[in-house]
Amino acid sequence: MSFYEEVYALVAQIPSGRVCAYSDVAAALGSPRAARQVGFALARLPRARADQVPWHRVINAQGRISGRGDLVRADLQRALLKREGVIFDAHDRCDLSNYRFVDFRSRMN
DNA sequence: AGGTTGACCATCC
DNA sequence: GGGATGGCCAACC
Repeated sequence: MSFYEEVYALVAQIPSGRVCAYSDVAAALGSPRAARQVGFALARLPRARADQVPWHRVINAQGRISGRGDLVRADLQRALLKREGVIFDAHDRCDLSNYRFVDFRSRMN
């Protein structure tokens, strides 16, 4: 299983209304410093799989939606999270201490 | 095989 | 607190 596929498998575990940081996913994979690769993996997620992999629930360590790349994507991401009940403050930040999901099933066989 | 490319992060002014 | 910097590592030429 490639690194990208492992990223997708972990992100698929994040429940609605919760978020996690790129670095959290990387840590759960056993590569705590591969946060950038997690971001890149999600950027290359095939559209056909977007309904199985909740890519929008992964944000940065500051609790913000990444503004890199496509701004259209960022708007969609914000809308999807709002629909799930994730609240962003006046600085476009959400409270990670409330929403952060870390309880990944440690690994699939 | 080496250089480039990032939806990142911690650290330092 | 915000910008700059350097490190990071898998994928893709």
